[in-house]
Order: sequence, then C-alpha cells, then structure tokens
Amino acid sequence: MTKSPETSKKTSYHHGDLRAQLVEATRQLVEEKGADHFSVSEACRRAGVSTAAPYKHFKDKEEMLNQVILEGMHRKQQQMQDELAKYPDGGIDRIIALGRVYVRFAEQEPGVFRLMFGLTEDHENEDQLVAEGKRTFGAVQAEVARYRGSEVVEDQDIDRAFMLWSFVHGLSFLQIDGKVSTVDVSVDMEHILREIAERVMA
Amino acid sequence: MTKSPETSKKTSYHHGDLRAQLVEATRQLVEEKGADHFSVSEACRRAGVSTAAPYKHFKDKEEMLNQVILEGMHRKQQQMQDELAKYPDGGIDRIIALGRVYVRFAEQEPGVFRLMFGLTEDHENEDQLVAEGKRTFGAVQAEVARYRGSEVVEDQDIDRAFMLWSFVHGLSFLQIDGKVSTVDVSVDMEHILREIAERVMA
DNA sequence: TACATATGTAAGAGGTGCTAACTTTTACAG
DNA sequence: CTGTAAAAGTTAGCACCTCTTACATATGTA
Repeated sequence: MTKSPETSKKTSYHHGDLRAQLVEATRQLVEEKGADHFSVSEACRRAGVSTAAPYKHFKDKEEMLNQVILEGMHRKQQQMQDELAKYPDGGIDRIIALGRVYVRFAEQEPGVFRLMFGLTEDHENEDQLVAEGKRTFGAVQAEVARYRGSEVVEDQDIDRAFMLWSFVHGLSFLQIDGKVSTVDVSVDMEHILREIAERVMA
Repeated sequence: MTKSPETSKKTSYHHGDLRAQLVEATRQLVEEKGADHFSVSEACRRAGVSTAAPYKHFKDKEEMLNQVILEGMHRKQQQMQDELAKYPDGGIDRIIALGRVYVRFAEQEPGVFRLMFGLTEDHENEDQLVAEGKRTFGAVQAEVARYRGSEVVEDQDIDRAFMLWSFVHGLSFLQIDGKVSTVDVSVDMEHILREIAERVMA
C-alpha cells in the first residue's frame, strides 16, 4: 500500500499524495469553521479534486476527521516530549511544562483541539484514538510519580494527574472560547500554570 | 398529535404559548443531537407546527438557541442559590457546593452546557448572555472573598475564583465527553471537589 | 498489450433556513 | 353584537448545500 515517504512529490499518480492533501485541507477547514461545519465537498474544492475523489482514500467523512485527530495527537505528544527535554528530571518545572504544552496547543489549534475532545460522537469506539489518549495520560501519571521520586504510579499519582488534567483542560477551553475576556480577567498563563502545579502537587 | 389542553393560558391564540413550546423543543433537540445538529424544521415538527411558525416569535435560528442558553443560565443560578442555602456563611463547603452545582448541571444537561460555552460563535456580542455570565462569576468571587472573611473582592480572590472555574469547567467537560472512562479513572466527584477546593483556597 | 490504480462526471436523495402571501383566530372599540 | 386590525398560523417555494455512489476515464507499471 504505502510505498514511499510523503516528502517526495512524485510518489503518486495524478496528485502528489492526494490523501495527505485532503487531510491537510480538512485540518485547515476544521480550524476555520469548526468540525461541525466542515464539509467533504469544501475539502475537495480546496484540494482541487472532485467530490468523489476522497472515497478512494477514506471510508467516509468521519474517517477523514479521525485522521486529523490522530495527527493532532501526535503533534501534541511531540511537543510534550520537546518541552520536557528542557527540564531536569523530577522537578515541578516538568509538570508545568506539560500544562503549558496543553494550553498552547489549544491556543494554536483550537479547532483540532475541540475536535479531539468531545462533541463529535463516537471516539470511544475508535481504538486507535483511545489508545493514544491513554498513552498521553499515562505519561502525565508517570511524571507525577517521578516528582514524588518514584518510578511506580500509585493511586495518589493518578488522582493528582487527573486534577492537573481537569485544570489545564478547563483553562484551555475558557481561553479559546473567549470566556476569559467576557469576564474581565487578565490571565498570566505562566503564573497560573505554576500556581496550579504547586497546589496540586503539594 | 399529543395535544394535551394547556392549563388555562388565556393569553394564547392557537397553541398554548407556542414560543415557550418551541424553546422547549429546541432545548430537547440540543440535548439529543447537540446544538450544531439542531434544525429549526425539526423543532417545528416536534412542536407540531409549520416550519414558518417560529419566525413570528424569533428573528432567526440563533435567537432560539440564545433563549435556550439564557434559560439554562437561570436554572444554574437558581441551583447555585439553592445549594448555597444549605451551608453556613464563609465555610469551604460553600465553595464546594458551587463546584458541585457546576458539574452536576453539566452532567444533567450536557447539550445545553456545551451550548452555553464555546463553539457556537458569537455570544460575546450578546449583551444579555455576557451579563449573566459576569453575574455568576461575580458570585463566585464574592464567595471566595467571604471565605477569607472579607466582603470586598481583591485580586487574589479573582485569581482563586478563576482557578476554581477552570477546574470545574475542565472536570465537567472531561466527564460529559466520556474522556474519564476511556482512561480508566474512577472519579469520586465529592472527593475531588473537596480536594480541589482545599488546594485552591489554601 | 494488459492491468490496476487514481481520478472525474453526473446524479440520487435528502436536508437546510428563510420569505412572501394567504387564512384563521383573537382582541377590542363603538 | 358587530367591524376591523393585528396577531398567529399555514402552504408553497426559492436557493442552496450536503454525503455518497455507479459508471466512465485517465494514468502509470510490467
């Protein structure tokens, strides 16, 4: 099936890897109009192909969106890794770094972020997506345990990890949905992330 | 079909207050299918009127949804008041109570909750909605200040109120979007609400 | 040449929000 | 008990968009 890396332009027949182009168009549209106002037809227009073309690469609309989710998760995981690498083992700065990546991702890709969480039904039955989600949350748990000086995740770590998750998750949504501004709060993101981390890890 | 004679509403013409019936149908549909898959036509079918009828009562689709939001906010505010009344002044139980109402509302009316926050564009320009939002957040700030023993809201209170908000907001979304279950965490809501309140107010 | 893959054409079947114009019901003044 | 005007509904229709498929065609490989 997939025989060549996507970096080369002449790897395919008519287009240069239409599948990737469609995913990219989908991602852009999700950002611009939201996942619920995304339409296959429009992605086709943007990719410069007929409305029938996607169905040789994807089962249906949902599969296109799922691909966008998956790639988004991978980007986020990569960012987490990159950010973690800047800080020494076991420090609270690493906890903060994870939160920063979370919120920053939401700010930079609010459409994909919203798509990843919630609204668009299923997801629970998409094994691959669930697996990636678990993997990410597992990484947070491990980091929390390591802050405690342990390599083994215990119940208290899971609790703390979940609190951190709730926090940054809410923070992200309030931020991208503009609720912060309607209520006249000026958010110093670095400050609040540190506050949160310290209070949860205490 | 399903025409149960209304309880003596003499101020109505054909139906017993079609406006209210349409809002109720809209609310139900928002719960069942999400705000983005709500259609005026379907609300009409459910209310048993023609598709043109709503336009005698609402400017457009958005105005119908906004009414659902507004009534949702009022319900939530009422619940906050009711719950607060159970606890003595200045205790942390009052802070916890506010969080409980927030999460419980999300669980009971996830569709309306999602509609209230995010996705559906504007809102920022809907003066009435913004005002109600401010009012609610102001109540939380006041409660935080009172925990400190003060009647005057200071910056530190706003910070704490915002942290609490982020927390319960994220918690609510993770809960209703089913992310909790996919990650194998069992949430004791009362426990986590108390943990959060204590850590933020410390 | 034969073949497989990738795309295009065209259409089916359905849905949407909203408006114009018409009809029925109600409220109220005299 | 009327006459009238407004309110609250209905019918019909415009203009548009959607996802998906069956079939035809173009392109590259062997």
